[in-house]
Amino acid sequence: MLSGDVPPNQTIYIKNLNEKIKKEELKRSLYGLFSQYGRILDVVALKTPKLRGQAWIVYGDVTAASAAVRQMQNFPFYDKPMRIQFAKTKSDCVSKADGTYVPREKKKKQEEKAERRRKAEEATTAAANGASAQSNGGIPTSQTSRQGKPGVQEAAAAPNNILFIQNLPHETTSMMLQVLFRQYPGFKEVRMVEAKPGIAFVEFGDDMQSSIAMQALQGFKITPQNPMSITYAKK
DNA sequence: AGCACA
Repeated sequence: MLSGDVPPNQTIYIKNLNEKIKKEELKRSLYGLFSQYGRILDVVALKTPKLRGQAWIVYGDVTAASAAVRQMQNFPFYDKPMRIQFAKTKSDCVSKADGTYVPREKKKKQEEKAERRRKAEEATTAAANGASAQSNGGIPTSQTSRQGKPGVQEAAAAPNNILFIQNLPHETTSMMLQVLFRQYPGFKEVRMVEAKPGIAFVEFGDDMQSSIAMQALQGFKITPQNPMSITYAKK
């Protein structure tokens, strides 16, 4: 098997990420860049010593994940080539969706021990304080946004200096798009097709520059009903 | 190099 000997999975595992990038920015950028290959259910990135420089992107299906693994392999992201494989295990958010999720019990022994100790501590503290049970922060932070991609499932494209924009309101003019895209380095021009409202092509100097703009403007809403869908144009 | 979900 090519991608690191791991069988296909709807989640991809990325390593060799630039560790200087802050977690939130990293997740946003990954989301922007990778959502072109399909619906993303979740992006996971941790900055713990063991896990920094890595991320998981959970797709709605393996087809999207496979396209992402192939097309974005070694793509320079924050100046470092991404190494992409399929994830080794199923993501929690997938198990939760298909009902097979079991709260993680069987972890590595140390963690388990640490957790047990922590729980015990919690209990004693609570008892000492006579405090009522406090739920441990069930903060639903999963960025489960989706992106209405119109039309049929297209073959995902490889990086290209030209971007393909879809789902624009029909009133969109090239001037409007120019205002949005020219703030990113390498911007060359916007092209619209009179006969085909709702789409546009935006050209940059190179793949890197187009990717940065894509990542930044992915899902941008000109109207609330029109999150932009940005992909690389087909060669 | 490193495969998690706080």
